[in-house]
Amino acid sequence: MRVRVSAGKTTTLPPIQPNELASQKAVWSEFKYRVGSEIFGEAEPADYVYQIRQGSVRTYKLLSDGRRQIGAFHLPGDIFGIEECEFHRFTADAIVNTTVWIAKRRSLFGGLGDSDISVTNNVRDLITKSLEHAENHLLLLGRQTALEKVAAFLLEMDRRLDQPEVMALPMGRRDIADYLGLTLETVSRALSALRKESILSFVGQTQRVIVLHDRSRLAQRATSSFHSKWWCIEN
Amino acid sequence: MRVRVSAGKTTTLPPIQPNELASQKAVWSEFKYRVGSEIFGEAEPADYVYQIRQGSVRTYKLLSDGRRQIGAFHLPGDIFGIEECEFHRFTADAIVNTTVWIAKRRSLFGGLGDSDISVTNNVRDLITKSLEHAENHLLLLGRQTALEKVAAFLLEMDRRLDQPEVMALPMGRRDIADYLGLTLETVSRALSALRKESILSFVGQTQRVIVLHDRSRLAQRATSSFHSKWWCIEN
DNA sequence: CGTCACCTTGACTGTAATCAAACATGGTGG
DNA sequence: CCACCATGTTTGATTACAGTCAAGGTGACG
Repeated sequence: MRVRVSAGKTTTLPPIQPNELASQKAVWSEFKYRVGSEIFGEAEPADYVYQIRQGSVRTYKLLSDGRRQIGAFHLPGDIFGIEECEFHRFTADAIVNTTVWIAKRRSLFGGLGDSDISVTNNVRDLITKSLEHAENHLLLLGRQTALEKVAAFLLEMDRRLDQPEVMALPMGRRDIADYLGLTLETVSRALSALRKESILSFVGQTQRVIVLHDRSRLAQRATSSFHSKWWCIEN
Repeated sequence: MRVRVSAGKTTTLPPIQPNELASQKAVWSEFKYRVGSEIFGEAEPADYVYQIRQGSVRTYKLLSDGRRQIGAFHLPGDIFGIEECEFHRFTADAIVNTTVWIAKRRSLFGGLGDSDISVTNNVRDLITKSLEHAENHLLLLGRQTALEKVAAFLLEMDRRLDQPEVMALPMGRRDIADYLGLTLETVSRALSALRKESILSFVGQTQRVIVLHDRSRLAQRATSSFHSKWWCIEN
C-alpha cells in the first residue's frame, strides 16, 4: 500500500501556528488519510514535512517480532517529519481520519546554500523540541511505574489539548500502551484505578472521552506511585 | 559544589574531529574534571559546549526519590551540551578523570543574526544525531528485555570505541543499569550469562574490561532473547 | 441481529526487582 | 608489608509488578 492518500489539493495558504515555517518558499498541499492508513514508513525517503490540520498521527518503531514503541503522538497544529534525515526513522500513520498539510522538505532547508536564517532557526527549534520530548520520555520509560506512566500520559495530553473540560483521546488503549511501554491491560487497570479514586471519569459510552476531576492529585500519581497497591479491588 | 574544575587553561587550537565546529569564531579552553565531579547541573544556564579529549561523561535526569535515568554516555571526541536550550535539561558528570575542551555556545550560534550557515548546519546535524540516539533508546527502554538491553549496550560501546580487541568500559554496573532502565544486579546477571555462553569474557581483575568473542551471536541476543531462561544456572 | 473491534476484569505466571550475603579490589594508614 | 575499610561486583533467595491468558461486556456497523 504505497498510495494511501484519499484526496489531495494544492494550496498556497500558510498553515496555522506555531511558528513561521510558512515560508514564502514553501508550497503547502492538503492531504487526507483515513484511520489506520500509513503516511510514511520507516526507512523510506523523507521528502516532506507534515502539519496536522485535523486528526492525529502516531509515529513508531517496530521490532521484527512485532513489539512496537510509539515515539510520539501528533495532534492538530503539530509539525512532524522535520526531524528526519534523508530517510524516515519512524513509521507514521493516522490513528483517526486525518487532514495534513504537506510541504517539500527541500523548500525549508535546502542544501548547504540555504540562506534563510530565520527558517533555519525555526527548524532547529522544532528538532530541539522533539529531542526534549524524547529525553523526558526516556526517564518515563526507564524509571517510572505503570501508574506513574499513565498519569503522566494523561497530563501530557491534557496540557497539549489545552486543558479541555472534556478530553477526547484519539488513540485506543493499545496505542497508549505502546507509547508507555506497557500492555493494554495494564493501561486499562491503571485508568480504572484512577477512576475508582475519583481522579477522573469516563464520559458517554466510549472510554476514550475522559474528564479530569483533580489534576493536582493526578500530578502526584505521576511522580510517586504511593505504593498503595493501586491495582487492588479495595482502596 | 559549584566550582569543581581542577585546572583550566586557554587555547585557540581546534578540537579533534568529528566536524568543523572548530569555527574561526570559537575559542576553546581546556578543563579537567575528577571522577565523580559534576560538569553542569540540570536547569543551570547552558553557556558552553563541551568536547571530550580524555575520559567519559554521563548525562542523566533524576526523580525526586533518587531514581535516575542516564540519557547518554559521552566518550572521547564526543561533543555534548550543544542540544540544550537556555538551560540544561540534564546533569552531566565525569565518570572517570576527564579532560574537556569548552567553547562559548554563543560563539557557535548566536542570536538570530548568526550568518555562518555551515556552522549552523553542523549544529543541526549534531542535535539530530542526539535525537536519533534518543529515539532508538526509547525502543530499547520500552520494549526490550534485560538481556537484549545489555547486549545492545555492549554492541553500542563496541561500535563507538571502534571495535577494539579489548573494551575497557569507563562506567560501572550501576551506571549501565541506569542507562538501560534495569538494576545493577540484573546487569551483572546478564553479563554473567553472556560470559557463560562464551560470547564475552572479562580481562584482568577489574570486571570492566571485556573481550567480545562473538559479535554476531551478541547481536542475536540484542534483538531476540530466545526465551531460553538465560539466567538459569544451566545453559 | 450478528459480528467485530475495543475495553474491562479476573486468575495466574514470569521477568526483573529487592533483599541479603559473600567476595574482590584498591587505597589508606598503622 | 599487611590489616582494614569503602566501593564495586557477583550470586542466591524471595518478592512483586506487570505480563499473559482467558472470559465477558459493550458499542458500532453492516
